[in-house]
Amino acid sequence: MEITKLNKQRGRPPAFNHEDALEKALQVFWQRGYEGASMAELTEALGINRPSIYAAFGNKEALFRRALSKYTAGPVAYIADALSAPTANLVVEKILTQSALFLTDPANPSGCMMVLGALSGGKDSELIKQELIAHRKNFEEKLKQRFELAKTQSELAQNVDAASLAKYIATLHQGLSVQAASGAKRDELLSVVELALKSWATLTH
Amino acid sequence: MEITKLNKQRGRPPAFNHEDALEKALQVFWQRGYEGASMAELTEALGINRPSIYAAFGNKEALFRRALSKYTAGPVAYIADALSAPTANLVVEKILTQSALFLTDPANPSGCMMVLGALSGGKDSELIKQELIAHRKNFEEKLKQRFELAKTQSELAQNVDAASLAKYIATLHQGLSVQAASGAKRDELLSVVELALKSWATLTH
DNA sequence: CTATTTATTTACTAATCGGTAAATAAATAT
DNA sequence: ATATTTATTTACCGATTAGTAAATAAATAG
Repeated sequence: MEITKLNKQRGRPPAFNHEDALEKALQVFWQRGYEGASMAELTEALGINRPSIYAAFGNKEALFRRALSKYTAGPVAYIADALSAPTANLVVEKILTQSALFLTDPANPSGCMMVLGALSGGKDSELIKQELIAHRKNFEEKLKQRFELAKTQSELAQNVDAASLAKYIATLHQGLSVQAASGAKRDELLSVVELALKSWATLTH
Repeated sequence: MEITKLNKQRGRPPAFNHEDALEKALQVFWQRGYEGASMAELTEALGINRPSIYAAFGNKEALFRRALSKYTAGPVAYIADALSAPTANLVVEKILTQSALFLTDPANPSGCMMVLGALSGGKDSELIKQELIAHRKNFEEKLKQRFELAKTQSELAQNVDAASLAKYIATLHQGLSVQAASGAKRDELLSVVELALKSWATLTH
């Protein structure tokens, strides 16, 4: 009885599901970027009135951060998965191949929101821009740590620089995002990845 | 006498040099992107009143295109120069190495305006976005043609795909732009380029 | 001098930007 | 039934957006 009491909410029940709304906001931010997505377009996409968005999420910046969290936990979860592959070679292969597929998935806007979200912009988008930079840096750092581990396991030679290697893979990944956002086809990205993987062995020892 | 007559201009002489103004506009667009650069900021940077900008260049979109032309003819001329190097190997080496230097030149905003200008944005920036895509495509096309030439000269093996190879280099170049815009240092980009060049030979035969 | 031409400055516009105050509706608590 | 709580809707806010109309200034032409 007490449990059902606690479950009952006092006021008027919300008319929309927050997670569904975030999913729609994510799509808009993903396609338009932080600055390019107007509250008018977001309001229309979410199908709810503007004050309800502000009541639920705060402001545009907070809404973007929430959408970004959903992006990290959902569409981009394949990155964390790939990073846990058993060998560094497999990590690289999975990241690049799955990225080529993900970045050209017809169900999503083309390209990675971490790159397209706010590469440049006015002063108002500076904080978001820095946040996205930090996320990309974090990805690169995890790659670096994985490569350092591979060195201790003698999968990578001692003379390879894990930091440079990580930045090289991150650079390729970000380039693939630009390519996808420019309309590159899935097959084209896959052949770029094929070349990168073909030459990868040269860099590991 | 008739020549001096023709040289004299009828009305009030312009109070500013158009090329100087374009150079300042270029810096603003380069740093902020098309959408992120407001006419207010442009006006302040150019040091002239807004109606004079409109009288001289048309509108914001035309001003961006003029600034982009200046960018192509000036800062980015090293690309056309690199493309005319005697061998494909040298072309790639020059493009990647000089890009690492150019993209981190402290005299300029970090990154390439062709990438940062309008990767995403609202509906108003769609035309500019497409224009930048076309420019990047054009760069890639010239690379492809250069690689096809190298195949006829047996510098590249017959079984290499010039189109994929060109897209691979373009992808690296665009990734370097994202890295530079994210604060990557010159040495870091140079070590990424070093890895790309080290593995390049694997892809040429 | 006066007329003409061109460029400037001042002052302004309509539309859109992100954000909110106030009223209302729908639930539970007593 | 009445009070309280929460979420909604309606109507609005000041600031900023790109862009301009109208007046003025500075040159040449006659």
